[in-house]
Parts: sequence; C-alpha cells; structure tokens
Amino acid sequence: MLLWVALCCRIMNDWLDIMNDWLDILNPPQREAVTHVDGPALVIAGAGSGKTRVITYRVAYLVRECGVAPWNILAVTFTNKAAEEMRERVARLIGEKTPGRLSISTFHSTCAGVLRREATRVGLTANFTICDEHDQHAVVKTVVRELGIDDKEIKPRQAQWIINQAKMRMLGPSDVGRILQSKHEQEYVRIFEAYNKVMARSDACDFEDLILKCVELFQGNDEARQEWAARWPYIMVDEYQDTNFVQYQLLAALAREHRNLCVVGDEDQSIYSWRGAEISNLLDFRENFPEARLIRLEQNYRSHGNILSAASHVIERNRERLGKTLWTERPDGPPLYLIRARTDRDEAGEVVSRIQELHDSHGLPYHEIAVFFRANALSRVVEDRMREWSVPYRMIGGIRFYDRMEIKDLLSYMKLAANPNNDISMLRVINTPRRGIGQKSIDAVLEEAGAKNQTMFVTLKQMAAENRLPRGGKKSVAEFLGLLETWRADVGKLSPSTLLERILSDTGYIEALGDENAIEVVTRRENIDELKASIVQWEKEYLNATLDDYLEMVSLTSATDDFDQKAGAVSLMTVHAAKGLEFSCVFLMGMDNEIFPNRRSIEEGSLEEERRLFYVALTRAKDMCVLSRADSRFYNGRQSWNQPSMFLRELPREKIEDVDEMDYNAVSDFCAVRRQLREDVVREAVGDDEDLLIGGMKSAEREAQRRLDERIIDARRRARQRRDEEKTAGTDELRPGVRVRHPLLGVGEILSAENAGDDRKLSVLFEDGSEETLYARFARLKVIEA
DNA sequence: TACTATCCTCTTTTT
DNA sequence: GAGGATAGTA
Repeated sequence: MLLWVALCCRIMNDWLDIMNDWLDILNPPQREAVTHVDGPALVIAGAGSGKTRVITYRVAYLVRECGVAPWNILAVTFTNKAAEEMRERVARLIGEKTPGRLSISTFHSTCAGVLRREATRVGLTANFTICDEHDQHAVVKTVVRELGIDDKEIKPRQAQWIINQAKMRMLGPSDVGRILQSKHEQEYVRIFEAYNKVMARSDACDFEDLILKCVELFQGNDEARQEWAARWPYIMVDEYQDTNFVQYQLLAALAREHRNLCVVGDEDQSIYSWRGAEISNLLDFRENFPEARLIRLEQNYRSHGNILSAASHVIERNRERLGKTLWTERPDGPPLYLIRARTDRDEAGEVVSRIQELHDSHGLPYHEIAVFFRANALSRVVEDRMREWSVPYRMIGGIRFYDRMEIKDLLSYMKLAANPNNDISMLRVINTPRRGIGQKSIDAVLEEAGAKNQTMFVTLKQMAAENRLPRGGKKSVAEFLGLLETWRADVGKLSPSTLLERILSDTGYIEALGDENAIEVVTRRENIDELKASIVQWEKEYLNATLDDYLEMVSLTSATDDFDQKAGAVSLMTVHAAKGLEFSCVFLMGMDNEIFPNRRSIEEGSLEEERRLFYVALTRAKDMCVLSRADSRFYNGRQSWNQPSMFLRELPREKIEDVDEMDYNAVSDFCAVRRQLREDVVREAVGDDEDLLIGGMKSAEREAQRRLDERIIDARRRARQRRDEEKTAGTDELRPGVRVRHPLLGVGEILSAENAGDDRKLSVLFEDGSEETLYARFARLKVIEA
C-alpha cells in the first residue's frame, strides 16, 4: 500500500508538474516547440502526440522562463471546453491564482470581448446581442417573408447558409451578387442586405459577425489594430487546420508586426470545411510566414500499434496532406473488430451487449467507453437499447440545454431586458405567454418598423403613444412595454438571477405552462429550476460579472461544452464531437455506404474529408476499436439497404477481425493495473478536490498503461534475446546441475538424469519449488546455463 | 385569436 | 420520425 501511495504521489507530481525539471517530461520535438519563443512556428501535431501539452507548456514556458505576462499571451481554441481545459492546466503550471487573467478562449469569445470594448468604433453598443443560429434562422425567415419572396422558391436555410459562407470569406452582398449569376439567385443578395439591416438595427451580431467585425475594425482602423496587437505580443492557435479565411485575417492583422504566431494543427484532422475551414491555411502557412519554424510531433502516446497502423493506412490514401508518419512505443494490441448485423436494431444490441461484457466481466469503467456515429439521427437506436439494458450513457451534443423552448423564452426576456431593441427576442416573447398580441398586430408593427428602419420596441412605443395599436392588444402591449421598461431600469441593480425571478413572477410564465401534472410541464418546470440554479452557480463563480457577460456565455456555449468524462456513463456522440477526446474502447456504428461516408460526399466526390473524419474516429481509441454495420436500417423515415462502407475495405485486411474473435485482454490488463491504482489512494494524495481526483486518476491510468506496455515490450525483448541465446538442448547436455527452461513450468535445475531406452528421464526442481519427472523427448527443454 | 389536425419537408457535421 | 407550416374549427 505504501508503495502505491508513493507511486501515486510521484504521478501527482508529474501531473502537477511541480518538479524542478518540469520540461523533462517532453520529448525532443515537443520540447523544441515549447521553447520556441520568437517568430512564427508551425507545429504539425499528429493524433495523440501531446498537442495540448505542447500548447499549455509553451504558454507556461513564456510566463515562467521568459517573463511574459500571462495577459500578454493570446491562446485561441475552437471550443470552450478546450479553452477551459487549457486554462486549468496552464494555471496549474504557472501557479496562477486568477486564471481569468490568461487570454485563453475561443475565436468567438475573444472577438466578442474585443467588440464589447470597441463597440462604438464598430457601430454597436456595449451590450449588443449575440444571435445563435436559431435566432439567425428566424431573422432570415422574417426577412424572406417581408421581401415577399416565395419561401418555396428560396429556402431560408439555403439563404442562411449562403450568408454565413459569404461572411466567413469576407464577402458582402454585392460580392455574392457577382458570384451567383442567375436571376433566381439574385434574391439571395436582397435577403443578405435586408438581413444585415435587421441585425444592425437590432444591435445584434451573429457568430460570423463577431469575427468579421473585428477584422473590419483592424483593417479599417490601424490605431485599434496596433493597440490590440500590442496587448497580445504572443499568439497561439490550436486546431489551426480548422481556421477559415476571416479567422486567418484576424490572426494576420494581430501578428503583422511582432510575428509571434505559433499555430498547432493536423491536416489529417481537418473536418470542418463545411464551416469554411481552409486546410490551405495550414498547408500554406510557410508561404505566408516564410521564416516559420516547422516542427513535427509524430510520436503517438495514445493508441495500440494495430489501431494506429490501421488509421495511418487509411489516411495515406488522401492527397491533400503534408504527410507524416506516426509511430508508437505501445505494443500491437488486438486488431480492430467488426460487427456485422442484419438490422440497425441488431447492430445496436450487439454493441450494447459488448459494452456490458467489457464493463461487467472485465471491469472497464463506463467512462472509458464511447460510441460514435456519423450523424445524430443514428443515436436513437443505441439510446433505446442502452435504456432497455440499463446501461448508463450520456449523449454529447444533440440539443443544448439553452435551446429548450422554455429556456429560450426566458433567456429572450433577459436579452430584452439587456437590450430592448433586440427584435429577435422581441418576436419570440411578445406573445409568450399569450397576452392577446396576435399575428395581425405583430405584422402591423413589423411593417411599420421595416418602413421606418427602426426596431419593434421603438415602433411599439410610438404606436402606443399615438394610440394606434390594434384594439385587441392595446392594453397588453402597454403592460408589456411597462414591464420591459422597469426591467431595463433595474438591470444594473439586479443580479441575473433576481432578474429572472422578477421576469417569472411579472409574466406568470410558469403558470402559463398549463397543467402542472402533465409530464411535459413537469420537465419544463424542472428545466426552469435548473436554469435558476445554474445562474446562481454562475454568479458565485464570477462575482463581478454582468447580465451581458452571462448572456454572452450562454450564446457562445455549445452542446459539447458541458461534456464531462467523469460521469459513470458511456459517451455517445458524433464523430465531429469526438475530436480531441480519447477512450479506452471506441465503438463506431453505421459503417455503411451513404451513411459513412455519407451520401452527399459520395455524390460530390469529396471523400477526403470523410476519410479524415474516419481517421479521427479511429485515433480516439486507446486499446480497442470496434466497427459495426447493418444490412438494413431505418433512416430518413424509411427502410434502407446499404452496402458495407467503402472505408472498411481501406483498412488493412489483417488488422480487422470478426467481433466473435474479440480478445478482451487489451482492456482487462489495463483494468487490472487500474484496480491497483485505487481511487482512495489517489484521493489521499490529492485531497478532496474532485477535479484533481479525476485528473489524478486519469494520469494514474495513463501511467499504469505506460507501465503495462513497458512490461509487455520488455517481456518480448527478453523473449527474443532468449531465443537468440538459447540453443535447443541436445539430450547429452541434460545432466544434473544444468539449468533449463520448460515452456509451461518455467525455469528449473536438473537434479538427476538417466537413460531410458532412446529417451532420457529427468528429475527437475522448478523455481516455484515443484519437482517434476520429465522425458526429454517430449518436454522441449531449453538449456539456459550449462 | 387560439388551438388542433394534417401535411410536408428534410435531415451531416457546429462555434 | 420530428418539426414546421398551413388550414380548418371553436
């Protein structure tokens, strides 16, 4: 036990990185990247090569060894989760008590922060609203209707898509007009223009605007650009392969003089081209920054050899790559397994029963297991099976908490209190709960607002003052406006949670939900309680934060951000959501043509990105990877029959076996070692801090795995040596005093030997103390020492 | 104006 | 299969 405490303490130390030679933990290329200080650098970091470690260590290195102030470093990621994790790790490395002073955040929140400061320079107010895609869709829809465009001819979704794609490339309506030629397509230009007008009028930004407006500010106002560039003399970017044009422009504007831009990425994991990501940003980095240092991280610390070589084999078919060769010190481990099922239900059943087997009989914790699929729609079948068999699971992604109807309603009220000119929120709640303001009244207000180019709030006030409201809604509108005014007046004084309470009681929202015994209403009420609790929690965490801060956090939180691997549950998610994560055992479902790769990519011949996605899925697995498919499945509302995925044929044949051959040793070895790393021992080493405990366990597991692998490698090496050294024993060599090895019984010493016919009868004392009588011809003994 | 029933379309991935 | 739009009814 004492030994384990000692071991755990050592692991803790590793993990807390409080050793003096804190950089010793890095391998040579990692170290090179971490200690690269001035000038641009491009770090090509293969899957599982310690990318996050490099980024966090480099930030820490700049602070600890180069005297750079934490707030002078900007580290950009794509998800809040990645930012959060990085912030914690850096804070630990530099012993920073207030990690808030570190500028580690997503592109979107970084830019939102800049815009709040620079509001007046970009034509916004400091409490502008951030619209998510739902809000955006609503705006586009109203715009389409207002312009009198037939939404059967022009789909609002399509228009929204074009607007976003244009903004990512810094193209305005007129550019779109030039690119899209047909008369029919010119409607998009009108929609785009009108959309921008509504957004400007509402003092609102969509996701793309956040970045776009920053870049426009920096490009149009050199003073502002230089101020911000001076604030962040060191810039790091994670997942650089996922940056789009406008994001590149942002980085380029900030780094123009100091050029301290260190980007980390992997072209093989570029899976967001549909969101404008330009893989060329990575591939051409050295054309834009010719003096950039190129560093490759090619050692994989995550996967068994077989998983890694299967994945590498797949990705080698791609042409759009710089090329790299990942290698691992880990042993081969088991091959990949394939589940072939008749139907999607059978497929899911087989997956779930394998999961139970892994967990119940081999001790693999649920949180080390994940199920991936190409599209969200595929999750249903597994979820059903999981519930049926009582396997705890968590669906990552899917609908965000903040996207639930009642939550959106209440947040809209809060947004209106912060900024009553937000027409999007106004439309959402003007008649929720019902207050008799019907479609007719709303249309009238909208029409007048559009004509005068002013917001609904302003228009409503005018109409109320001039007594021009439609009869039905007159009184309620007056009341509603009154409420808005009082909330607005109190925003500065009230905390977000008290404001929410006020809104709930003033509007009677909860009562209006209806019968409190209806299941649906019960869940809605629960959600509202959860919202209240989460705001209170948030206020405790960020003491001086304002309502705007809260609303910004909510808008920029994604469905995958609240993912928490410590929950004792299997993780279910799309392959996209899986990027950056790792699990002992990964199940990848729906390996069928038209599913993965999906139909669109086959039709468009854009298979490289699908293949990268497949590569990402495979490289998440540490010990075991199970693929599954079904001959027929229920998809898109009807039965379909699919051929096995073409990607299955791209796997090396010798690396994939039927699931019935499954060898659980890969995980049970891991689990055995893990069992020795008892949680209570780790707890003793780290105290009661839950995060430390989880981090400690994870790092202890990693250490356990490393030791296990080391043992396996070592045993193999010795076995090889023995094979070379040992000669097959001739019978004449078998005489008393000679040490021999028996394939089953181990090492022993010959006590006596006598000829028996043409064989030799031996008595051998083995190391475990047993004495055996053996016949030399059958025993296949090998002489170790004569 | 409010509520319900039925039909239609669209489903890749998400900050 | 689910959400949204539309039409019909109270």
